[in-house]
Amino acid sequence: MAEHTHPPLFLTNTLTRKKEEFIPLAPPHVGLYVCGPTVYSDVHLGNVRTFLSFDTLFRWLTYLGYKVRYVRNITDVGHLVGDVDEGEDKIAKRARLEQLEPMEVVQKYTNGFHDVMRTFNILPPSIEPTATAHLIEQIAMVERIIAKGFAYEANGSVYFDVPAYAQHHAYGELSGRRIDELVANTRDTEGQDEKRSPLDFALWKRADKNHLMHWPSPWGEGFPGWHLECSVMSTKYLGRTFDIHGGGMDLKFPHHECEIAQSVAADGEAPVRYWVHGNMLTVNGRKMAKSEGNGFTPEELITGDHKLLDRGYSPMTVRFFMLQSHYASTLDFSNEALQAAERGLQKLMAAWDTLERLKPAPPAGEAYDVAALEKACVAAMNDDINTPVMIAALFDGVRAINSANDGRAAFSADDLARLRTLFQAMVFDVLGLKREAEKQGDDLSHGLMNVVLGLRADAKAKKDFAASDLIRDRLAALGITVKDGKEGTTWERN
RNA sequence: GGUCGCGUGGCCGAGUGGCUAGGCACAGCUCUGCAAAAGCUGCUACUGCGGUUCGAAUCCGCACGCGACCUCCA
Repeated sequence: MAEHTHPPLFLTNTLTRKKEEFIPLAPPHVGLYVCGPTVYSDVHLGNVRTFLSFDTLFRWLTYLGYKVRYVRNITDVGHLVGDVDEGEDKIAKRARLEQLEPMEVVQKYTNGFHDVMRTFNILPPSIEPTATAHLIEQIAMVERIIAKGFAYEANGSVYFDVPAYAQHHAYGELSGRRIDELVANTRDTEGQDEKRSPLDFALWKRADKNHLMHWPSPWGEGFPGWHLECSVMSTKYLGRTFDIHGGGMDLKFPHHECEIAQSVAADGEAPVRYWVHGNMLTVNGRKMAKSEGNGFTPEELITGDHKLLDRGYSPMTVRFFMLQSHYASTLDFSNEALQAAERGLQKLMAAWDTLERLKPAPPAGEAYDVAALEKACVAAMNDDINTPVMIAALFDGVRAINSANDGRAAFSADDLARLRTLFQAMVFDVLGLKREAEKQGDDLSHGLMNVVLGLRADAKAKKDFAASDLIRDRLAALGITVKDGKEGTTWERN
């Protein structure tokens, strides 16, 4: 845990497509930026996966002892709709539909987003800046880019001059694109006439009369281009060059490519040292996306009220399900997989309960190697945040715990303490899992259960199994499972 | 069409030159008055065809299948 003593962390850097040792610019500080949501509608499960992936990275960096400044923005400006430049602002469109003020829409879905993050135990970032609060900085950045000769104004809009930039810098290095190929593949869309090249992208857009969200600028009333805010807010809070920038795969091009170009054009420095991209959640092999209509909201997932869902799944089941795959792989959603995750999580949590009540005993035979388990967990996480492998290691510990509970093995007091610390750290702090229901109950229910189970124990002692089974069945009907163990009877709420 | 990636047992999903991941499901056994839980055992896979190698799921080539991005998208 202490810095300098942990083995190195490796992350897959999209820039090089290799696993690289992560070396922060200014340890023990680490700057992490993640592209946040656009708040014009409910987040769907795919969004949750990305934010969960970077939540795990954030938690792991913190575990390693780094002081992380985690910045995740809220896009509340609203960008163009469809593939036509003269489209309607997304947020404005939504506002008209719902008869709401644009900022009311923003507030509503921002609140909803925060609720969802809390539901899945995704930690809040250190700073959550909004695009609308950084218009001055965005305008200033556009001016710097113009001054450097990499942007031009046309009819109240400002465009980034990609060909001019590409003469001096590597445009497309992140996503592996080549300028000539990009040109060949450009679609003919309307509203391109203001651009000198079809590759050019908007830094600032003139607002037409229907556009609700607009601000004054040196080029007239308008709004910022959709790549700009991330460049501005990441470098404002983390520095012109910072450690890690994360986001979903689908943002690699053009969004992240444009971010690099803007920062280099404006300030002459590559903004990001490690680009990390999370992969998509799929349904029947296809990307879950708003535009596909194959996504569902977290609420639907929990209630099970959706045609894709057999039934509801708890937030922690979903979290565990997602953590059982690597962040850089696609993960296919299915009811079967969710149900498997549910059982697995149950087993893991039950083992934690057992671990808490386990008493030390002189180990008969070979002692379980807690140090090796700890090493395996750390190694897995340091290997590009390999949560599935870490979880596999944890289940090795689960078996040891259950064996000890059955009296087949034992832990020394030291090992027991160490194992508890390890499970606490990995299960709760790093994986971010948590108790979903009060399994143990309060003092009153504890007392009541002691009375009831005491009566049942008496019945059993008299071999009055009809009575003891009746008690067990009645409790089961209340959702309480009774388990007769070697050390007496335990119970838990389902 | 271009760029990138993927194809692993009944399901999900790691691994990525030799050392059977793990979870779920299934079967048998142990424990138990019975159950539940747990433990043990079994099920041993890598799309196809070539090639490199002492040895390939892992590297190379080809084929087939699938996906992502190229347009707002996490």
